[in-house]
Amino acid sequence: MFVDQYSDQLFYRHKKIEDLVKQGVEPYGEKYEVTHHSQSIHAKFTGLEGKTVSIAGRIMTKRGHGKASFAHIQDSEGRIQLYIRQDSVGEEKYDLFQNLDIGDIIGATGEVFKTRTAEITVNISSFRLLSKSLRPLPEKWHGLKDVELRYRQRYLDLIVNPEVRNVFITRSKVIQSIRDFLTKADFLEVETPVMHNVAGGATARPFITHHNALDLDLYLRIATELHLKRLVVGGMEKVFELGRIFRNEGISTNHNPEFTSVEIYQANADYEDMMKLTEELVASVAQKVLGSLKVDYQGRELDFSLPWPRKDLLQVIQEFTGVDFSDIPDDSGARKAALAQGLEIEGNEKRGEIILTFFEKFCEDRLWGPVFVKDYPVEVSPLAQRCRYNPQFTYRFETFMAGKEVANAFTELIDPLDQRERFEQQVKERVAGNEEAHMMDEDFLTALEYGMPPTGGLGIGIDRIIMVLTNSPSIRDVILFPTMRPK
RNA sequence: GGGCCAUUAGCUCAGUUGGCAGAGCACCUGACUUUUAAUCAGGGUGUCCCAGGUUCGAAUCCUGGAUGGCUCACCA
Repeated sequence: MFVDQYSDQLFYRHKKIEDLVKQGVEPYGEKYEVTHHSQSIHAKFTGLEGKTVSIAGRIMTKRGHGKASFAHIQDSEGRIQLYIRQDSVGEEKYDLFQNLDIGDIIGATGEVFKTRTAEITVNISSFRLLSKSLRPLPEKWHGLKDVELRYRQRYLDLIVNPEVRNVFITRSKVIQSIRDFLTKADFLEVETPVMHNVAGGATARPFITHHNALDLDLYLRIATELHLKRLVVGGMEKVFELGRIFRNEGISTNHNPEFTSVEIYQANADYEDMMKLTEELVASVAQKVLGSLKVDYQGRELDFSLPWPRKDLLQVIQEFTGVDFSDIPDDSGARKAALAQGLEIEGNEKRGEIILTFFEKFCEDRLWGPVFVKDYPVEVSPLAQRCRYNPQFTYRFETFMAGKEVANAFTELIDPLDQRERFEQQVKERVAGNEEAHMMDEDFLTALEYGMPPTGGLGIGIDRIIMVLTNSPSIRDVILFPTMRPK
């Protein structure tokens, strides 16, 4: 038998299963015909009082009083109290009930009533064990706090920490709400490949996998951008894709190797239209899901009321650092400015790269927002159209909330000749050792060469938006199973 | 990858100057027919994260390692 290697609690529960089987009780039974759930019984008590209901759930608390007992069971809606008396179920069934453990799943039928302490309760006339639990649940009062266990055994977190369930319910509603908004605005939801021959559309290191039959290395996508643009070339004027993307990078409170994005493309639009779309989409989602345009994030208010401010990137940098890059026209001047601010310099950085570094180091995490920061250097925006007022910058914006980048959008670069030059520049950087630089994508260039209409494109980091909307400090709090090193 | 911190019973946590391993919940035995952190009587169930070292003696001190958290770096 098992005995020795089990702790006492595991031992007793395994022994209970043997005893149950001896008594002819199935420890893992058939489905129970459920007529009600816990919260609906609470909500509709007036109509249900004295009526018979059938419910099923996990035993969370148990209080025996000799020949009568109380227990709470938990189902998908919450908890409800059960009351069971020996004289209403019989001695044999009552003994069985007394031997049940916290964590066991049961189905029960009985009349709804209110105890003398006014708790809505089901007075059980019959019940059946549906699933025997072999391991003790975390403690009822403090719940499960160990974050490692919470992430590795999320099911336990969900069972004992009710607020966790609410975060993921909100997550589901946010995603549903985004989908509804876009669908109602006549965007077509599409699915493009997750496995790519060329990993493009973002500056990031990809995961590599292998297809055996083709004997071919493939990349997990780092963005959905380049395939969605091919669809715009193909005449799909308004498309979006909501899905998982993968980046082989560090893990932090704002980064998980796999995360969810929505990318949206609209022909005959530009990045100004994408700004409007972003703010309207997020405000609409907040209003629908939370019922408010104002949310508390980590003790500070975020207000999604329209319109959100638009600020030039250079203007933001000047505000935070006093450095005005419009007065610094060349690479060497930019490097001097970087040195003056204490940044480390290799000596071959371009002006645009230094501008972005200034922004990321000195500004980004101080932008409470929501705010649009617009017009990024061409060197760090290889897929965005150049500004007409200055070809060193592009029609690109990023959206910030609580110091986090939550969206990135451009007036898309549709000129295949310029796009080829940008890719070539990226390939040079790749050769020089920048693993995040773009690869050449001839197939995408071919598509552009057929002609792509002027298009606005937008990508939103769903997980980060959900962090803000659920007041979660870590991205792991909004991803059910965050990436963990195996134990 | 660097720095700081954490790891003790199923869970939440104490553990003093280096001197027999502790509490609450959970669990086991018994009592109790409207309780609700039920109550009452009794019971401690352990690879103190792992491996070395110092010491008469290590949960405690030292070295190395593992996992996690925060943070910096990296990373749009």
